[in-house]
Amino acid sequence: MPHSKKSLASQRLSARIPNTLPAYQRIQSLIRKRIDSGQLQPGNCVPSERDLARTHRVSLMTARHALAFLEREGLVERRRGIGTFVAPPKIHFNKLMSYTEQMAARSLTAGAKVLFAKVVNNENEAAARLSLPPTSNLMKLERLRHATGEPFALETSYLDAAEFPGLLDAPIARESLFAILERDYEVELGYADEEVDATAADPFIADLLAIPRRDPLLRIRQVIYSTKGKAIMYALGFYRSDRHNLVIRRFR
Amino acid sequence: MPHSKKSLASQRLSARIPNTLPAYQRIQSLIRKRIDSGQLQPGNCVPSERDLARTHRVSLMTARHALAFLEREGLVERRRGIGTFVAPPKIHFNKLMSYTEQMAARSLTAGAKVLFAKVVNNENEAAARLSLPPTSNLMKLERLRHATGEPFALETSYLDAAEFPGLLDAPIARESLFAILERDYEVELGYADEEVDATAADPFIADLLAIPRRDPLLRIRQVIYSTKGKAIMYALGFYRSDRHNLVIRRFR
DNA sequence: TAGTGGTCTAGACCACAGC
DNA sequence: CTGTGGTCTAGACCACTAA
Repeated sequence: MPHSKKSLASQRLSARIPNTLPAYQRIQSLIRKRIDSGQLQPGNCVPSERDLARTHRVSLMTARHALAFLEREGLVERRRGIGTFVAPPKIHFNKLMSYTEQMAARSLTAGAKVLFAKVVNNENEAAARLSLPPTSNLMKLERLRHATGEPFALETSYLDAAEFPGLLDAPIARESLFAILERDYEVELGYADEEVDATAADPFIADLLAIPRRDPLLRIRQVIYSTKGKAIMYALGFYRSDRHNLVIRRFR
Repeated sequence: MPHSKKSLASQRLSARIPNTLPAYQRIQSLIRKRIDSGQLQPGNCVPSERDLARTHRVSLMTARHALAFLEREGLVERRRGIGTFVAPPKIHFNKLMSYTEQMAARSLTAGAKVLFAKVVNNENEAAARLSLPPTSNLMKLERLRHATGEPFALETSYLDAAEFPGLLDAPIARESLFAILERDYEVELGYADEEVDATAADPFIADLLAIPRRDPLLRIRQVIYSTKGKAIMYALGFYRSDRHNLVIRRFR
């Protein structure tokens, strides 16, 4: 083969200066933008593999790769013999979100009253959940969540004190803990494993949440991991059952 | 190009008689078998793209396709510059399983006592969850789940009576409803959307589950869809909180 | 029949990891 | 350096759908 791929590749590279991104990712982001901007509505058809290959000057396989990834993300649906279409509403199932973010997603603003914020070293269960020695120094942060003046939930969070110096001085009452971790500590949150069960309100929690004793509560224990699989935070939450329900999607 | 791909393809086809499966799927299933049989342990390395291409007489892209799919399923991990490895334990998060299957996964056998099994036409909420008209004929199946002699949960399931004739005559007390649907009615179960909250046991349920009134219960409403997105079944379950906890994984 | 997505080839160059 | 996965080419044939 005379004029090798190399010449073609370097030709394209020299033509596009600020672009080290793979071609299929560029194509994806263009389509994503058209969807986000509303230019492409759910149900509308996305350019076919062959169209994309032609207009972006790439091979079929590359255009195909771009669409395959978008389909995997649930952004588009592909139908053999018909075409590729923008997928419907795009509801976020099984998304890891902070309480603040979840409220925001429902157009509510969540406040938080800090009940406790100190370093402790005698919480061995929390330490174990974080894969730390039993008497490790842990940041313990207890917050009462409320919205529209009503108390909604009690959340207690634990983090390795050695990993997040100064965290207790951050504006934890106002801002999302997730946002602080991601912005100020450059943590890449990856996923969380959660255990959910039901429990009855003990007198202490009942008082805080302004509900009768023994009322049912949703209890969620959550270990949050970084993208690299390191345990970042353990959170134990009690949620008023009349104000919360968990929505999840399971796959076969 | 003289000897077209066609000749190559038909050559391979004639050599392998019982095989209409795409090459990349054959490669996948071979690797899967080696993992399932324990021949490949977690951490072991899987043959490289180039190895697979050579031994299976396919191109690199095809071998690559096979590995990419296995990675997406979480069966293997790929590390650039190093190789492809069998992924660790393989815990099933967010997997849609019947109660029977969940118990089996914990090496327990679940029994079920059928409390009610008839066609009804006045359950408009259930009909709505199944996207059917309010007074549709629905199969209603109420079962008390138990294990080791103890009652564990109360589950009520609804299905479109028109879609599953004869279902009420199946061995619903012994066998998994999922198994019956998949085997006898050739339904391809796809996913389920679930709403989880906590509630207090009313006198009726408390009696059935042999727990004090007002004890907390986990309540799960579940709409199960086929792979094509059609609502197949609506299930409402109450689970003793001292015997159940839900495990889920969320991603950022 | 024309157009779509699904599979596949026989290579190529790149970035990266380990020796 | 070699070997790995990641990206990419310039086509091909197939199965499917709709006009």
